Amino acid sequence: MSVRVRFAPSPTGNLHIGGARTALFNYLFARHHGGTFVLRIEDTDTARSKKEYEDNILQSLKWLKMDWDEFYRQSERMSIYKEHLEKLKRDGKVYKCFCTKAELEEKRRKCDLMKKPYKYDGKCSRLTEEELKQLETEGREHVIRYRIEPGTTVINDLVRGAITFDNRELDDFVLTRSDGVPTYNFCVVIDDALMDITHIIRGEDHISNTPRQLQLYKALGFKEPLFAHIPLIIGADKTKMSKRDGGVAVTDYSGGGYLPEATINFLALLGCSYGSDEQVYSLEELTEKFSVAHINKSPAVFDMNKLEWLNGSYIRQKSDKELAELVKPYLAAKNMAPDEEKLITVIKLEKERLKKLGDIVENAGFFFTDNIEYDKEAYEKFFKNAEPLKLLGEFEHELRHITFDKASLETFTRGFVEKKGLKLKDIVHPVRLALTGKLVSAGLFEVMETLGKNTVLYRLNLPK
RNA sequence: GUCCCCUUAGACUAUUGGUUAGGUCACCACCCUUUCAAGGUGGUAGGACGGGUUCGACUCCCGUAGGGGACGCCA
Repeated sequence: MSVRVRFAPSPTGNLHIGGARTALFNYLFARHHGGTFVLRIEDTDTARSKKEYEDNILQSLKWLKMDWDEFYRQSERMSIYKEHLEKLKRDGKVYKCFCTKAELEEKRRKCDLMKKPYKYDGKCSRLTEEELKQLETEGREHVIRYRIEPGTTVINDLVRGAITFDNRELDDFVLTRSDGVPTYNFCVVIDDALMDITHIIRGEDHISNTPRQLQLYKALGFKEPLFAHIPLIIGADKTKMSKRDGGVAVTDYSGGGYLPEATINFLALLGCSYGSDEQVYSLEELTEKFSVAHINKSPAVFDMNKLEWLNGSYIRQKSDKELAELVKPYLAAKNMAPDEEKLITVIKLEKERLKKLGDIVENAGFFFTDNIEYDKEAYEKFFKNAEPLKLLGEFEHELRHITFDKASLETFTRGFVEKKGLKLKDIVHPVRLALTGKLVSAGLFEVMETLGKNTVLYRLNLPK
């Protein structure tokens, strides 16, 4: 049978970067084996699920260029779950639980006080027939719970090997809520089985759910899939990724000037290796080299440094034209709309200096506005002194007669400082400051050429 | 607290009982150089700890410590 995997996010928030990685591993596994990648929206939590989040998830996956073959929504499959619930009822595997939320809360609180682990005590599983009838005729709200079988449950995990649970650790979990809507643990099993999912690749935060689900597979007579629980991504503080770590949603990265290629490449490197020392891989290469055997067991720290390095590396690989398009929105946000030709010229100069697309504004904004903001310290140093100011004036004066291409400009400037008995840097720094407002930029003569004579002369006069 | 999982440098990883423990990011130095980048060269830095098993352990086993995850009418 061919490989079928799924990514099953719940639309209760934007697509998390860790979720994207889970999706990626599933995607790579499916494509590697020529199998099927199913996207299933797990929206059974009607209170928290929102369409906008589903949209965000879909949009994020598309941005990362992960395409799916089949699409489902659990909210559209209610009758299927109901059917299987009936079977469990007939087989006496489930029971009605009339405990109220307040009661359960109280039980939990007591356990907490006694420092004992909370587990549903199974009170309603021991209801006499009379008590049950009584509660039913009263029309009391109830949930359906699954009656855990005694014994042990073993997960044969592709990443971790055998994981054994004593079923006494498990409690009778809820299959359907009081409003009749089935819960996660119930729906996943039915869907994964009915959708013929062969391999379940998901975060290790699901390990503790797995023994419950395994019981359901058995109770419903389904064939068990293979499991691969992948390590989580953690933040620099070694706990769950949080906003402090610089972005938790995929859209934080797409909007933050990261390229999808870099993001994918980076995520693929977390907790997995690809059989060589190479670090830069395209989606195609990842697909070819991916193997669950190469997935690590320990959580991986999200290292922003490496992401930025990769992003810069992918930016440098882009054609000038592509990059120009990518960078436009960031300029537009600052009301900069340069013409194509100039943009391309600037891109050529700035390309290898960009870590994120948005850096274009900080690095090269001066090309597109005469509104120069001088670096404060540098301003004090160069423009509050008579010496450099005088030099700047003389330089500007002689510059009027020079052809504005970088070679001529360099020849001229070198001659200029030589004549004065100065070093090249003595003129370069104040001129750069006058033209760009900063102490760092692309090569000065290229900057001058790109800015053009009028602008250069104009800006050289400003500090006076 | 209980259960489950994990442990090679600051970070990501290679190593599947015999290696001078390899690569990448970050960091440092040097080269290039008008600055910054990019690029090049070199460098600092690692098997958590304690016991076994073995001729030989990073690698296998046990314990300790540390870390992570789960403990919902969330997924």
